[in-house]
Amino acid sequence: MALRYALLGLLSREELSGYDLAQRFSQQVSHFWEAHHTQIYRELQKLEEEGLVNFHRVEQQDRPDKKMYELTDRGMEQLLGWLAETPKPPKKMKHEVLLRVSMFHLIPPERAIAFLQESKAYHLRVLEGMEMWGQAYFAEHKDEDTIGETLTLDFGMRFMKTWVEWCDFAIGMFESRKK
Amino acid sequence: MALRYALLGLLSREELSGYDLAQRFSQQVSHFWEAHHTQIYRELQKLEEEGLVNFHRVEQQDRPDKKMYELTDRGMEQLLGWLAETPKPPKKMKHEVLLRVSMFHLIPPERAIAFLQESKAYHLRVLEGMEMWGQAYFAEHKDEDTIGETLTLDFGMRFMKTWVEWCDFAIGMFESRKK
DNA sequence: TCGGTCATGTAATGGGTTACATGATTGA
DNA sequence: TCAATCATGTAACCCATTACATGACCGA
Repeated sequence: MALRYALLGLLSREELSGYDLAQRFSQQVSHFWEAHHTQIYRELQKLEEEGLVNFHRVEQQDRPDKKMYELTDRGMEQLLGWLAETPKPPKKMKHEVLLRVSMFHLIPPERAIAFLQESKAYHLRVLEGMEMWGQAYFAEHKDEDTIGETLTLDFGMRFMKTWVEWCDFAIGMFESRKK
Repeated sequence: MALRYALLGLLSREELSGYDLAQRFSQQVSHFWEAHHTQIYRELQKLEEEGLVNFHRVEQQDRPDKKMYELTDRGMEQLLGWLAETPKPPKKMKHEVLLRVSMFHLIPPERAIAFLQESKAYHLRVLEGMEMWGQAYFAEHKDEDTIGETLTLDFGMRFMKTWVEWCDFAIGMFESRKK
């Protein structure tokens, strides 16, 4: 059910095509949600059937035509209704890296260390990407209310830093074991 | 595919029933994975059909009978094979609280602050629960290799602390806006 | 000519949740 | 008497991923 509200939320700011929405999901929304384009197109169809969004076809030359979606009054109502609900306790994480870590007693420490170093490097790269995205985004949206983006990006960056610190801690534990 | 390896991993230490496995998922495994009992029972059936686990029925008085599952050699092989694979980049988070935060421009700041305070309190309670679980668990498993549990619990606790700190930061931002 | 961007989708499969079902024992 | 613990499962549904499909333009 959450994907539909993510879509309605993005549409509450501006008209967007399915393609645009998919772009958003691979950029600012990516810090806390993800969705494939296939899922987005299907959900948009449902939202349209339920009267929560409308679309109009825009013809373009040199490019495929597109469908621009906009929120209806009923869509806005539903979105605000959802926002007013008391949320259920958050889902537990499903983190495959941690799942592997939980089985580190089965592999030699050198392999565990190599694995953790790779994971650390990966998360550092993601952190860097977030910083760059943030600089570009906030420069471009200087005059708008970007509190949501500020806060979610900030959390994403804190998460990455926490991960990197934890990797160092874990590597340290395995290093001291090797001796 | 990951659930099956979580099950094989737990069975690599000891024989367990489906019920036992479900218990594990609501305790130590819960910091990084979750699974309903319905899913566990179904997956165990599949694993048995594929010859990765065996079970034998244990009759009990005063309690329902149970099926104890143990890893086969092929099961261990598959588990080690999976551990040796290079993992794909981790999935993005899906965090409903952050999804709501991303739409905070649609609600009044007082509501946002109340929401964040509740979330903070919730995560503090979870953190406390983790600390207590850790103390009990490590006291009980003093003589075993608990590096996996140590590291995954440590990450879980770091995550909770990061969340709490971020809540304070976010509340601060809204407080300064109210003026 | 190859990969990337723009733009839309269907179909099959896989994974996860919820509802339903049973039934004995134990402690509040 | 009511809820919790122990113990197992089926069925329906919902949500998400992967594979497949099309097709034009643009820059390296």
